[in-house]
Amino acid sequence: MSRVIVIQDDSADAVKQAISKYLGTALISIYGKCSAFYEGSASATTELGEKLLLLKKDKTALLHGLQGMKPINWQTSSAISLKAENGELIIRAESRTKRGSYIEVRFSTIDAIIIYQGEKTQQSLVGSEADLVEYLERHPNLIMPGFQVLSKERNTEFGYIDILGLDRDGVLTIVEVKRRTAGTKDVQQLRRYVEALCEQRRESVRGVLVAPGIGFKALNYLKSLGFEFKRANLEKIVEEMRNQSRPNVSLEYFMEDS
Amino acid sequence: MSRVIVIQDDSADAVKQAISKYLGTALISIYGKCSAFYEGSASATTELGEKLLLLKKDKTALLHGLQGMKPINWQTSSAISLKAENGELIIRAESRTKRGSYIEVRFSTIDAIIIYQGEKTQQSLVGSEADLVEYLERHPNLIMPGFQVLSKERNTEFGYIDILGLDRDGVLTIVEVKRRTAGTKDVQQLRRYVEALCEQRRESVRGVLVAPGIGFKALNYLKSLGFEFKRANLEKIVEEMRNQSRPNVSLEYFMEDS
DNA sequence: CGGTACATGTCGCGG
DNA sequence: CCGCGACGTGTACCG
Repeated sequence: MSRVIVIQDDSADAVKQAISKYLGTALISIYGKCSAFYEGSASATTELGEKLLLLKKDKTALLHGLQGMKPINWQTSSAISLKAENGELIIRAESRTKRGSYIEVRFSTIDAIIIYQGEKTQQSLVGSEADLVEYLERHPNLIMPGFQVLSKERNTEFGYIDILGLDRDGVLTIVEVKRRTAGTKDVQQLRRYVEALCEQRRESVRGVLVAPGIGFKALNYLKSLGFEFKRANLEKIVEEMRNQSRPNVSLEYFMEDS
Repeated sequence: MSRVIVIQDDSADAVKQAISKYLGTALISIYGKCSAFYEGSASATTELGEKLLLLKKDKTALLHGLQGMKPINWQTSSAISLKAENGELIIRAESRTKRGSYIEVRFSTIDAIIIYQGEKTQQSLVGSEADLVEYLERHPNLIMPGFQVLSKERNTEFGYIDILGLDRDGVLTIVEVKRRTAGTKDVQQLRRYVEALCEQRRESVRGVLVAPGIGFKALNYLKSLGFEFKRANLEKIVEEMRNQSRPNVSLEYFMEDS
């Protein structure tokens, strides 16, 4: 049995029946000229033109244009209803969670329908911020020599602190980890945690930002607050993590001073 | 002439030729069983399974699974290369901007190819933050009675201030507008502007956050800084904007105190 | 090309 | 279900 069904040159009503039959059990792709309307958090209209409407197995609706990464319109986890009217096929995808949010796609011409059956596949990703935090917790010396991790709990009462620990002199230290070049907002995040903890513990708290890079303004801001920046060679760490091997090179290989 | 070409039951090599022919001029959809690999900011692998690879006219590559809103893998504005090897079709989309970033999709089975030709269509959207700022500038009393807008320029030397003005007592006031429930990062953004302006002008500056809602932590943080929150009924404002009508109801209809 | 902020963000986690 | 923060965020705008 083939996993794919192709429908061409059929009436809007016949197409409606076919879609209805497979809705929720297969990926349905509708190629045709359509206009669309969205109403929800904002409000948008799209002119008549060639587009591709994907109705996924979980009833996510994606209206893609012929260019660009983002869909023109979309609706996640929706209730989908179909209507054939004056030879036009109207598809309405209504949000199950947000009331009043929906997209309506009106096909004046349908060029092809593809029904595609298959299973969900797994995906594994390495190199997220969580991965980095975990890696740094296993290798605290990478943050600074003599660093001791106190808490890997992230959800403290002040906020989601990445790593809390003590420096070699026993000074409380908050480490904020970023996998991207850090900006001012990241410095401010660190600042909020440091200020809150400082106030609670009534002792001085060190703030360290670990990232593959830092913007100019952000670095100035960081320095004005008395915090420190520690450059992390992210690529090498990700590579290490993917290779599943313990670091057998110098610890300093991964970290550089700003 | 039809806008759509359907290819089924063809060899990997023949398929490669067809894709090659239309690459960059049409939306190419490839339905089949494939595995994928991504390398770039992070690193990811995807198991063999039924997927849909979209190659758009601008050479954006999107690998969609049968569920979910986001693609499994993607590459925007890519250089796409094709290879037929042992009956498998291998498609590699390499980033033009970020060196070393690419996805590689390896099709073991191809169930269907759709070549779809068409033009880009226009889209209009109402209800963005910029729309809200503009609306509030036209109706400054909605922010607070007697409020006077000084500057609608966003890119000041301190940062991208939404609205700068004077309250009824002539006190300098920075208004930060959000179209979504405000969080701590939004309070921080406001804080940064207020502190910078405060320092420059050597006078007290009021900070006001206008949003349809605010998180608990964010509200505490805001209050601790001495800023104010003003709830805005976004839906009604968007509705007003879409109707293009002047508000003929009480101004307070749209705004509520926190 | 980098800095900055928005987005119908989406997604996942934890209370 | 909401709050909160990361994301391979993408995208636009501005210097």
